[in-house]
Amino acid sequence: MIQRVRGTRDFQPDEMGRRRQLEDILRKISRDYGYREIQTPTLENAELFTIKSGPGVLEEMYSFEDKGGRKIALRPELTAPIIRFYISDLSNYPIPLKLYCISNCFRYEEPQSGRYREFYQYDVEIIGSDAPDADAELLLLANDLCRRLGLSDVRFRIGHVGIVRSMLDGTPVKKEEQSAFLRLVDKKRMDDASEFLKSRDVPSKTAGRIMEVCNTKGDSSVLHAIEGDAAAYLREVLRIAETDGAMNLTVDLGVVRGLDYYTGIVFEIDAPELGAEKQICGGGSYSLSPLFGGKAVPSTGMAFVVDRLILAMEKGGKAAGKENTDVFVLAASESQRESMIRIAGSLRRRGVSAEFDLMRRSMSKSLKYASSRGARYAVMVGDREAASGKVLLRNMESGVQEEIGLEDVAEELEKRLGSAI
RNA sequence: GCCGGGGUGGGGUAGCGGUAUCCUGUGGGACUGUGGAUCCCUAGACCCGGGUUCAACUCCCGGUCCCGGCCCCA
Repeated sequence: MIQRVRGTRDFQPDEMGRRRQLEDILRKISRDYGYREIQTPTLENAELFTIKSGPGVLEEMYSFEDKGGRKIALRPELTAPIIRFYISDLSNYPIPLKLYCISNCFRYEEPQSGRYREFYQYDVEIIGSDAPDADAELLLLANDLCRRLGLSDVRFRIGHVGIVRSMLDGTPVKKEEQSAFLRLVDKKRMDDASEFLKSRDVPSKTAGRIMEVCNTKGDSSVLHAIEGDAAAYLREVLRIAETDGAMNLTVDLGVVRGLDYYTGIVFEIDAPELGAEKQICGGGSYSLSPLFGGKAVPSTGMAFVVDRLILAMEKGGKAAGKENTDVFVLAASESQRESMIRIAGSLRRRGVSAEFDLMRRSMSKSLKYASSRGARYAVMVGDREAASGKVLLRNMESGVQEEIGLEDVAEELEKRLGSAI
């Protein structure tokens, strides 16, 4: 037997139905906020990702040489491809350009709970705005999304890379060393971070103040004590985001991200019930375009892991129904099969999903199958009824049956199923 | 890459150094024009490789995949 590739999944019909329902919600909310869907290739030049994240990511990507010797990678994320696309073809769109994308991504990592080698991201980007309103809108959308999905326990943690960076600017720590410090803070290695400052001859008073800020956590009031443009900007983002309802939001200035392209706010969303892989979303504002050879353009975006949203929904007890067929049509005799096919056809043309018997099975077996398919009605076409131009209509839930005109059955079912939905 | 726990029909399970139990599901039948009840029949499994042994599904080793965790998480 040939096995699945490690870390990949097959989705059975019921599961696929659930995933599609979630995607429908994602597309709906994106449209509600005025974002437009795009799609980029599964394959990209590996360079796109090594430029963004460093050569180290090659270790964690599916990459290979194609027959022309080009270095190719299966995309490990969606932001870099979107910005590449923006630079090549979308830069003349009116700004703000609001885009989203739901696609599979690939990472060569050890699979564990909520982590697969092929996974799905929902990525939202706002390109062209450097105002706090853009960052705030992402939070509004994310919060709204969690509510629509029925996720009761989600926690937003938000910071701003500029706050600590501007404090470092006044110290002997060189610009290019700042990221190394931020990486330590991001990984919560506070002792190492503190040691780092000491080793760079940062005065202990200043270093103490920096570490204090890195450990700052709480509601938006913790920002009052912090000076500078970055803190003011973050305050403004929070003010805008909270004008339309509450969100479970914590200011955590230890959320910083050590990568150079982050320019402003940075945030993460956790669903604690997911355990080790609890982060369902990460986002922030960044400047990637120049790295890829484009003009500098302010951008902010976020990416949800679709697979973890599904897990979180399931833990929250939100189950989705399976996809059923509305009507099953069967023939009681060989001579009625053509009539059966025509009835199914007229139902389908009216938008009523209908199946007919493909096995030439007995009525008993066909009804059993109809039942397993969750059909609400069965239409039975038999010689006795056909003689007077009728068919038997059976309500599969109640078992109630009635004769109904052959010509009227499709319209009647459309009416009944339409009003019941 | 590392650590721990696992792998028996499609799904869920029992079991033992002498090739396997039950439930459910599948297909057919009782049902000759009526489903989800019942009964009967049929098909269907010990992850792969090596070792120990007269004999391995069982014990040992390696691999692989799954589950969970570490590292990482763009």
